[in-house]
Amino acid sequence: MTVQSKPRYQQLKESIIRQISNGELRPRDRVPSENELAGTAGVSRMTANRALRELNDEGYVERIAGVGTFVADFKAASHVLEVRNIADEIASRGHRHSADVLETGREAADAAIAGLLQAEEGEGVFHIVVVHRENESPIQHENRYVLASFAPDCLQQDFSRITPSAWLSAVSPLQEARQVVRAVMPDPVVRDTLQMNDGEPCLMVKRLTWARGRPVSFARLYHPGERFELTGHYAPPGIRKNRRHLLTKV
Amino acid sequence: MTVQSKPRYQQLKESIIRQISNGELRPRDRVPSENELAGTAGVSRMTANRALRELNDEGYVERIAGVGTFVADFKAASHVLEVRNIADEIASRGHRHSADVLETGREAADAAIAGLLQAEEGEGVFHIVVVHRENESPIQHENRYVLASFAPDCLQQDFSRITPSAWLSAVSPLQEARQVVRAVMPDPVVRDTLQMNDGEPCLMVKRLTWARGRPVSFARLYHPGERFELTGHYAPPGIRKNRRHLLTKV
DNA sequence: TGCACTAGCCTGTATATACAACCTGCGACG
DNA sequence: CGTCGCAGGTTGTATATACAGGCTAGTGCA
Repeated sequence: MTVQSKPRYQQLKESIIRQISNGELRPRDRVPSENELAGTAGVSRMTANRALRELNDEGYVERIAGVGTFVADFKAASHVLEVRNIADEIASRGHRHSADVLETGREAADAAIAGLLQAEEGEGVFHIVVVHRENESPIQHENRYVLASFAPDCLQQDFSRITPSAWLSAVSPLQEARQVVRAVMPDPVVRDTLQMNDGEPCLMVKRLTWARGRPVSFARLYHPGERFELTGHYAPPGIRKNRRHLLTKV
Repeated sequence: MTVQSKPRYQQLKESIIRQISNGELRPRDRVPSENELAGTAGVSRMTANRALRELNDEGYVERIAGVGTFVADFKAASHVLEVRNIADEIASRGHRHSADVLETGREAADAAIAGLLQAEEGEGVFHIVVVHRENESPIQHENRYVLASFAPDCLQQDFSRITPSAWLSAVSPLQEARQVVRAVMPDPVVRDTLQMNDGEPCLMVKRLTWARGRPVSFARLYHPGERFELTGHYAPPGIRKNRRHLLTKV
């Protein structure tokens, strides 16, 4: 019996989510069809349909009538995360993104970083500092720590071409994020890097992201107050969101 | 025929949403049961079930097994809006909220406000300025305009007891919100009101809210940078959110 | 070779049916 | 008079079945 009081469609969903988050099913992979699931899981097609339909509503998978069900591409997973990649944001404004890597290296986590990442003090972390520009104008100073064990080949990446955030979500789908937004005065280094005026405040975002069930990266993002704003749009669901078409062709 | 290619469960949902947003169904009202809907709408119970289940997932209604389906109380509608009332936020930190009304009155909308509210220039708007305190410490300077035709009895309210935002959503469920967050330096009036230090930046939120299908209120919210932060938490759905129990007893 | 068509799979929806679990109110029983 | 239990309504889930419509690959015909 195993006293699984959970409904079967829910068990099915969780099983598929598990396969996605541990990498058995990777973005754009095909998910078994309703009939296959019905057969292997021993449920009716309607139950499999409900599981897959809800996974679709929640953004985990993308369904195409007549074709099949595919793991959603989490790279642009604004649906699940509502946290957009700065490069995408700039691109969506029709502008050009560029980035300079100011610093990369491996460090031992100090107490503060270890605490945030739920790691031991002294554990290896990569430290990356990147400045992002929108049409040559610096718009974000990114100061990021990444758990070394999560992404060992981190330092081989060219973060002037792919943003750390986009690369991280390509390594493993990001599951969760916490962020805090504050208005602060920048320290001189950040101020100069962002070419800010004296007395101009910064919008600072501190963001901690989870993957594979644990925090894997922490970032402080500084933006010049006069050239940057965070926008939010809250609409009731139900009127189907325009979902980006993530899958080009399988 | 009316060429309604929309699925019937979707038509049902939209019909109920319409009844909620035009006031036919008010918060805590009972929504017809699945069997009643099946009868009146001429669909099967499963179809009615899907409509009500999705409305529940989307936060429009609250369902209680064995009892019935009820229109959700939008007053605390953080689910739909993700925009929390400052008083609730303070209360959830276990602190005490108080507010002082600095200014109330009726004005003719200038071009800027009229444009934002999609109204004619010169149309009547209420102008409210309130400062909110958390444990006596001023934490938000709210500068709000409300379309007079939306809420004629606006000036009768005591906004030191109920926040304008909470009152507005009690008048009519808020449907949509757009907000922009920026870091700015406060003007002297705001700085003094918020008892801020010289050179301390503000976190400014500009928020435009919709109800009954149109923008009804615009607010500029200033917060002291050193004493305020906006937090966000993005988790994948599917693991059911802890829905506040909105209905005490019917 | 090239094109049209179709078989076959897929999702999307709709229905009837069934049973479980939950809640309320009422009536019977002590 | 109080309390237990049950009847009946409600949601929640599961299944079998059916049909519509989208998409693809491959067959077969010109």
